[in-house]
Amino acid sequence: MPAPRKFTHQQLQAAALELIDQEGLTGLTMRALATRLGTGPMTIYNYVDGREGLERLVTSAVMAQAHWPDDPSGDWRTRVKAIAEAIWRAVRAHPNAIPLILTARSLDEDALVPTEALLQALADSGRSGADLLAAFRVVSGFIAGFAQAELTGPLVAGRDAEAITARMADLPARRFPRLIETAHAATGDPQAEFHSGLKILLAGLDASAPERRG
Amino acid sequence: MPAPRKFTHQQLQAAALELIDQEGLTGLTMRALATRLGTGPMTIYNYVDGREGLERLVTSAVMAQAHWPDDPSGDWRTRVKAIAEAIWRAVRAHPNAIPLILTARSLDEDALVPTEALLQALADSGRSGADLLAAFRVVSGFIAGFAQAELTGPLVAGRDAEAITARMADLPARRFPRLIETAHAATGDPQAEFHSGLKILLAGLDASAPERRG
DNA sequence: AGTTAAACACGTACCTTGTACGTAATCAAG
DNA sequence: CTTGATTACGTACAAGGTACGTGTTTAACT
Repeated sequence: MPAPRKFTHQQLQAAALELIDQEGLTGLTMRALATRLGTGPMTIYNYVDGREGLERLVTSAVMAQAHWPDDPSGDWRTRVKAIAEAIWRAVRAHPNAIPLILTARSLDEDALVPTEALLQALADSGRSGADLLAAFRVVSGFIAGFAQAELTGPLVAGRDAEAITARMADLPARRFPRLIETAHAATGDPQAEFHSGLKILLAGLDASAPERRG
Repeated sequence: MPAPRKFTHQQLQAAALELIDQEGLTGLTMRALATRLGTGPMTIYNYVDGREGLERLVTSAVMAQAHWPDDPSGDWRTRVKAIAEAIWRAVRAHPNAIPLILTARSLDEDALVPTEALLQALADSGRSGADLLAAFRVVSGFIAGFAQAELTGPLVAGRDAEAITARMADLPARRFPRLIETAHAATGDPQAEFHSGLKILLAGLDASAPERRG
């Protein structure tokens, strides 16, 4: 009894991501997306539960692009690192979508695969229950927060870096010496910064792992 | 030659935060804010550079509420912990504003005070340059990401917790065992979770501190 | 083959929001 | 009192989300 669907979810996801990549988050509009798909605005509502649903769809699309060499028998540290890097890579491939990923909760199975893998790897460090949850929040919060801070924090590396660093130089040097000093260090590549951060994090996970204590 | 200003920035900030706290982020509207202040919509534009400027103002208001016992002579670990907790408390006092805080960059001096303090404390661990930046990003990213994940991540403690946990139980248990298992651990108080996370982080900062190596 | 019911496509129209523009009101200095 | 600059704010427009209604497609049934 159904009529054939004109589009697939993947088509919507691809079109939405293209819009976001090209025109920024404000470019993602029901109307714009519909136009890009060659249909009317209301058609989108047959595939998605309003604007919020669309945002969840985009989040899923990004998270689903996280791929890593899966080796369940390897060391948990190596695996946590691999998964974290994979998520970070996926997120960073669509910087304009980051606010969405931080904000829109997706319970899509695709989006939960990396989450489950991260939990599993952390569990292999001997954690469970509340300890496991804390460790998970540290890693996932770090990834999301790091990716976003790199774009809109006070210490920036990307585009606009000069403008912002210049405005930081206008701050009273007596009150903000470290900020002014560190602003110049933010010119390196984000990949290296992420690795340094992840290293600190893994050191902490290792030092406080139950596996280690017993 | 000027005409007297009808409002102060603090009045705007207070009114905006009340709106956000009471009606959520979508409740923050130029019109709603103006009405609350008893004036016309366009008056706001005399105090703020459009919608973006308003968001920056809110971000500053929240960050400026971070207070902690300042003891420059104390151990850097203790100080990092105190500052991180203070920021987290300030952020958590207005959960609806968190997406804004993550997204809107503020170069306001008020908003940069906690940042400078955190940088200073981390610098006292012997770090500088890129190392210092990495450490800073880890901590600040963790705070922001943690606060947000607690609200919109797949593992949730607050309101809607039952509904979401229930939907997680519908996931295929074979593919998402850890997720389902951990969903029940997310019922504890966020304060404790944050402490656990921060502990892991500090262990990592300590283990990889240059101060420690020489 | 014709009928039917359910699902889908999508045009129209309304409400809300951000904000450009224009005008009136307010004050300090001359 | 006039002047000049600044602020207050009403009006109006453009853009976006989406409720509603209508037409269309398809598979099953008669």
